[in-house]
Amino acid sequence: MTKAKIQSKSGATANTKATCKVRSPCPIAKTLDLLGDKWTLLVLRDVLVFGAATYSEFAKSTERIPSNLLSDRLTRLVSEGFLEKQSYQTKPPRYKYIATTKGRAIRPIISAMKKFGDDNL
Amino acid sequence: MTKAKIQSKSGATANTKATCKVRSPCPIAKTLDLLGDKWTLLVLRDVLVFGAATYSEFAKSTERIPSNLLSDRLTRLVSEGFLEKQSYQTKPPRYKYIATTKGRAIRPIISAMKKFGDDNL
DNA sequence: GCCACTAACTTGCAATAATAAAGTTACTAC
DNA sequence: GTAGTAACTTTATTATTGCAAGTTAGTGGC
Repeated sequence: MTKAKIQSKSGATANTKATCKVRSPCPIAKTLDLLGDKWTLLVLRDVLVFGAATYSEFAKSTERIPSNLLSDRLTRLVSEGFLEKQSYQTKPPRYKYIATTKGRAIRPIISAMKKFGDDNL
Repeated sequence: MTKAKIQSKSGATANTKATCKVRSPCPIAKTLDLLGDKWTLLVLRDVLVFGAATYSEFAKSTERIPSNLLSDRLTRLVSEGFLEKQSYQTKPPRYKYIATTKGRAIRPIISAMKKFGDDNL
């Protein structure tokens, strides 16, 4: 060991917003509390539309999400039940993220956004 | 005039993000560039679902948007063609914001979010 | 005329989140 | 043992948000 810096695995970085705050009982507001930012839905798009599964596949996506935000959004999507993290290989440790039933349920939102964008932007 | 502080009408506050930046040609990403934050779609929801029209009606909404953000989002939605600002009375100056055709086009997105929220949250 | 009140905003500032760039860990292949 | 890749972290800087208070323009009461 050249550096001796074991350090806790759970060290969260700057981007760990309080996902527990509920603004209102409105289903639209509750949905926005989970997905209402610039990156979360793009990660879900990569999974559901483009078939991305690994960290590096998300990172290669055209919008170039910063690596710490990708890490944060993946962690969040897993903890909220949209994605599941699976280890598919241990000997280099490799992971893939797959959509859960709840994750696939946002597909209509993405479709609606795609149609809006195609028609109006 | 008790204070003599005319000051320019165009003084933009802190919240004036660069709405011109285009991350990618993807219609979903372009839609998120416009609507991808916690408040913009709620303002549009207030217009399209709850029939809100005036500044104070938006401000009274259950999620309690800060007034500077409401001001910023209304300005932005008007400048991007989602809403139109109409003066309906001059003698107290009063305004109402109404959805344009483009504004009404985001209705399917809101409906999809409502359904997702009702089914999953 | 003066005071209270409402609508529609602005301004200032601390707190929070986003961005960019560099660093880390755990391997494989040459 | 040097280079390279995947999957992350860390640090430092910049931008956005949230809150409180202030402003402008006008109405109604006394």
